[in-house]
Amino acid sequence: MKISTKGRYALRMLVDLAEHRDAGFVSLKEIAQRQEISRKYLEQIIQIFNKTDVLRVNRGAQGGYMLAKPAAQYTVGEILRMTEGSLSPVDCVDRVPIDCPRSGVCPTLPVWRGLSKVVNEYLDGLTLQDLVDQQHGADDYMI
Amino acid sequence: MKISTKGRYALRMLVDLAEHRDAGFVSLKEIAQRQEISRKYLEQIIQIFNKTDVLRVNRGAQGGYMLAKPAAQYTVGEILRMTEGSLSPVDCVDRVPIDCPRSGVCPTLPVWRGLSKVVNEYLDGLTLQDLVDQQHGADDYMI
DNA sequence: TTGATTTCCTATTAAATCTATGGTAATATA
DNA sequence: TATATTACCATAGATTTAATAGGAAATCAA
Repeated sequence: MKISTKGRYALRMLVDLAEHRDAGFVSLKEIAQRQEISRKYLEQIIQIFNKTDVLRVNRGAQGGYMLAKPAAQYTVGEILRMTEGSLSPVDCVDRVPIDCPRSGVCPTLPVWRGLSKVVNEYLDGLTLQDLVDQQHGADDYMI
Repeated sequence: MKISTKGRYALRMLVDLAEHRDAGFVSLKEIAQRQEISRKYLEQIIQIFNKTDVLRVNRGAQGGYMLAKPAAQYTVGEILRMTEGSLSPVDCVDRVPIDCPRSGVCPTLPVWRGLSKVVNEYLDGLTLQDLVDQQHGADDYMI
């Protein structure tokens, strides 16, 4: 029941980009230094967002990444779903219709459905901007 | 962000034991057949509960397991915490005081704290008895 | 006491996931 | 154009998880 390093690092990268949106394109070298994460690993992770409208990219010297949209338009939920594949606690709840032959008699299925709902709703209620704001002031606003 | 097979199978075993509490000791052979899970794998998983007050055990012929307490006294949360180790989405929120040198400036920490709270509270609100009841009637009571 | 049953213990294999590394292509600047 | 910088791509090694397997110890019943 852990969020993988892929998801955790991706989120930290995007928050970093949100915090430095004024600075134009930000290189992974800078992010890796600030976040103390291997640049090479970040390179792999950020590819997840490549053919999407999440980031703008520039290659070459002075290149880097920047958020394509304002930070308030990214929810933590959507970012983590992109990196983790899905946020549901078991695979079977993602398939509609459910193809498991036991689904009709499975007493645990409603648990996983309920948990999935609770998790997704919580994370969809938070945006990158929320995280940035909370970092720069505003105590205990999140929990 | 998945519950491991260990946790899923453990929960199904305990629900099975809850459903058959009248029948006295229930062997893993029976549970494995009903649940369509390898008996050998169940053997390993159920050991997690061995030196606890969760189960009563009898070895040998006609032996097996039974719940030590009424099903209403087990929450899904406590069962899954025993099998998964912890239900928090990242390790760092389990350590008090937090030993990560970045915790003071980590914008994602509040997310993980909040998510951990939401997950644990949801799962602690469900008991084995709830799952049994819901299975034998009472539609849509859980979600 | 014998045989069947069942839990208990340990080792091994297979698969998936996580992390690190080396090299290639593109771009800006001097 | 030359050089430094940076994103991009593919692969390899390490770790964790999932599942299988063999056999020892305990217990019941005939």
